Amino acid sequence: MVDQAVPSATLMDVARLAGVSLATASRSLNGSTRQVGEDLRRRVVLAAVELNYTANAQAQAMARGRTDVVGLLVHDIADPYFSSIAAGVMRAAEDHGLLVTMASTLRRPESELDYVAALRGQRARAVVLAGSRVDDPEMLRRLGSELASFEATGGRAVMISQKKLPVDTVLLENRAGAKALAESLVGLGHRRFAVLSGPRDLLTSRDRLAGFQSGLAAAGGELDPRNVLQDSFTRDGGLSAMTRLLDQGTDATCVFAANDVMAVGAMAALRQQGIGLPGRIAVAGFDDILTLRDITPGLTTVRLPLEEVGAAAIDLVLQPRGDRPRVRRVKGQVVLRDSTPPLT
Amino acid sequence: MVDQAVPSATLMDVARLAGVSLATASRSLNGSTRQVGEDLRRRVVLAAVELNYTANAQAQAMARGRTDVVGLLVHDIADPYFSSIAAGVMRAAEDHGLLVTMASTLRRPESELDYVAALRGQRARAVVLAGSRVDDPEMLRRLGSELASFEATGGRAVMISQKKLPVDTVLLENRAGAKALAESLVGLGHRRFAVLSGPRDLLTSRDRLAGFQSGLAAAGGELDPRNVLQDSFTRDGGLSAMTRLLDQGTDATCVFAANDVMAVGAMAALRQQGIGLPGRIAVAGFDDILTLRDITPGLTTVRLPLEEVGAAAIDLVLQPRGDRPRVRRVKGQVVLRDSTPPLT
DNA sequence: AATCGCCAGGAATGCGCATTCCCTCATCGT
DNA sequence: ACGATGAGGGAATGCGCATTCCTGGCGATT
Repeated sequence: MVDQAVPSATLMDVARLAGVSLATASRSLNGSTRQVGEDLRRRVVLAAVELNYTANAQAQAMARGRTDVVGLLVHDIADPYFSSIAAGVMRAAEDHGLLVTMASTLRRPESELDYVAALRGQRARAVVLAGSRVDDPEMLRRLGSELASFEATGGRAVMISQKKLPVDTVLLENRAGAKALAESLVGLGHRRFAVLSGPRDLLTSRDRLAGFQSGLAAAGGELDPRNVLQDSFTRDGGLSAMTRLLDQGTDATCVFAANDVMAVGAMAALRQQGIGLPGRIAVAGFDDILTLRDITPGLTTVRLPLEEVGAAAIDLVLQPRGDRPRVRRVKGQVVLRDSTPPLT
Repeated sequence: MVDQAVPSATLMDVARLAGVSLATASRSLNGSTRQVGEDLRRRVVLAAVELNYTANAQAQAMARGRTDVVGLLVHDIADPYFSSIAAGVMRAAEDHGLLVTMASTLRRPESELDYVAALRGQRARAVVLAGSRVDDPEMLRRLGSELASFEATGGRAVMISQKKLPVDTVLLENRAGAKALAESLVGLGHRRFAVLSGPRDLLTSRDRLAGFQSGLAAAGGELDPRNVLQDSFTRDGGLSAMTRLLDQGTDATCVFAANDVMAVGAMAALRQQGIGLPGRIAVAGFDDILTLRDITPGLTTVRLPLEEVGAAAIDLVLQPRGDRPRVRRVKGQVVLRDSTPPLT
C-alpha cells in the first residue's frame, strides 16, 4: 500500500489544537522576546508533541531572513585530507546548531562557481572553500565576484589555504612546514633531493615546493631542477612521478612528495622497481594523514591539525564581520619516522 | 568599511526591470508548462543577469512544496569507509541536481534521531543513513517512528547496510563476503583463526563475524571463541584487540579483522611485539579502502565498491516509491594479497 | 460575420512562519 | 477612585516565489 504523502502538521494546526492564536503558538515554541503564560505555553507544547510537529525550516528561514546552513566545498571528500577538514567543520558546526551542506568540486573551478551560486540561492550563512585551486586570473575574478555577491547578501565566506582573495582565511603554513622539513632532512645527512610536486596551479603544492627549496637553501641542500617533477596530487600522481624520476636516473638520496598520498604512491613505485624501503632513497610526505600513520616504513611528514583547521573555519564564520579579512594561521610540525633514516 | 548586508534582488525586481509581471518573470526563468513570448523571455533573462539574480531556494521550496536537498548521515566522515560512500552519494547527487547535507553522528544514536528530525524540518527529499548502529530495541523503535514521519511527509529514507527497518536499503553482502574470505583463507592452508570484531551492537560487524564463521564451518577452519575479541571499529580498536590476543596467547595462524582500519591496527600491534609481516600470523581485513591499498605487506581483504553503494542509495531515492521497501544488494570480492601468504 | 477555442500575459492567492501592531485587562500609584 | 502602565493575547502583514484564475486578442470554423 503506497502511503500518500500527508502534509505534515503546521504551526497553525498546533495553534488550533491548543486553542490559541498562531502568534502565541510561535512564541511558545521559539521563545521570542515576548512572554507567554505558563498554562498556554504548556498547552502549545503538548499539542506540538501530539501532532509530531516540526517547524518547516524553509518557512522559518524566509520569515527570519536567515538560515542555519553553511556550505562546504572540497575537491574530493574521499581524499583523507579533505575528509579530515570536513570532520572538523562538521563537529564545530554541530556545536553551534549549524547544518553543513557539502559538495565535491572534483577539482573543477566551474563546479566551484556553480556551488557558490547554489549556496547563495540557499541563502546559506556561510561558505567554506577548502583547497580551492582557482588560479587562472579570469576564474579567480569570477570567483571573487561570486563570493562578493555572496557576502553582499549577508553570507560569510572562508577560504582554507588560499589567500588570493580578500576573504577570511585559514592559512596552513605550508611554506614554513616544508622549510622546517627540509632543514630536518638535511640534518639527517641528506644533500641531494628530489621533489614530487603537485599541479602547478595548486597553490598548496607550490607553497610546499617553495618552502622546501628555501629550507634547502638555508640548510645547505641541493635541488636540481631536473629533480622536480609534477603530477596530480594523488597516489597515482606520486607513483607516476616517482617512476619517471627513476627512469630518468637520479642521484637524490631523499624524495619529498608534496603530500602523504603522493608519498605513498612514490613508495609503491620504489617497490615496483625493487628498491627496498627504507633504503637507498628516503621518502617524506606532508599532512600526516591519520589513516597513513601505520604504513611501513613510517612516513616522515609534516603534521597538520586538519580537524582544527575545519573548526577554525567555522569559528571565523561565527565571528562578527570585521572591517578587513581575517587570517588565522595554523602551523605544521615535522614528524620524523623510519622512511627517512639518518644517512650514515 | 563594513558592507551592510544588502538584500539580494528578488524576482519582483527582475520583473520590474524587465517591465513584465511577476508571473511572466517566474515562467521565463523556470520554464513552466506555460510558454512565454520570445522577446519578453529574453528581456527577463537579461534583467536577471543584470541584477545578478539568484532565486531564493527557500521561497521556491515553500511555493513548490519540495526541496532538492538530501541528507546523509554517517558515523564519522574522517573514516575512509564513510568518506568513500559519501563521495558516491555526492557524485550521484550532483548528477541529479541535488544538494547534499551531511552530518557525522559520531556513533551516537540520539544524534542520528536529532538529525533525521532536523532533516524533516528541512523538508529534505530524502535521508540516507549510512552505517546506522541503532540496535537497542527502544532506539530502533524511535528511529523507525522518526523515519516513518519523515516518509509520511513525502520524504524518502534509505539505509545502507541495515535491514532492520522497513525502508529502502542498500545491502552490503557482508556475510557472503566474509564467508568467501574465510574459504579463501582456508584454501591457503590456514586452519586456526582469530577474529578481531567490532562492537556487538554494530550489525555490519556482527554480519562479518557470522559470515566468517559460516565460511570456516563450510571449509573446515576452526575458530575458538576465546579467539574472538571485540573492540571499537577503528585503528586503535584493532591495535588494542590484537594486543590482547597476543597477550593471552593464541595458536591462530590467521587473524581476520572486521575492517581494514582495524587490520591496520592489528598489524601495528604485531610489529610492536616484534612479529614480522608477513610472518607467523597472517592478517586479513574487509572493505579494501583505497588509501590503504599500498600498505606493506598488501592487505588481503574483501573489496566493497563503496562509491557505488553511495550512488545506489541516491538511485533508490529517485525511484518512485514502491509498495514495499526495495533492497539493492552489493557484492564484495575477495582480494588476496601478501598479508596472507599461502601456508606451506 | 459571429462564435468558439486557444494562447500569452497579468492579477491574485497561498505556502508556513515570525513579527508588528493593536487591544484588553489586571495592577499600581497617587 | 481613577488614570497610567505594562503584560499577555490575537489579528494582520509580509518574506519570495509558483501557480491558479482571469482577461483580452487572434485565428479558425461554419
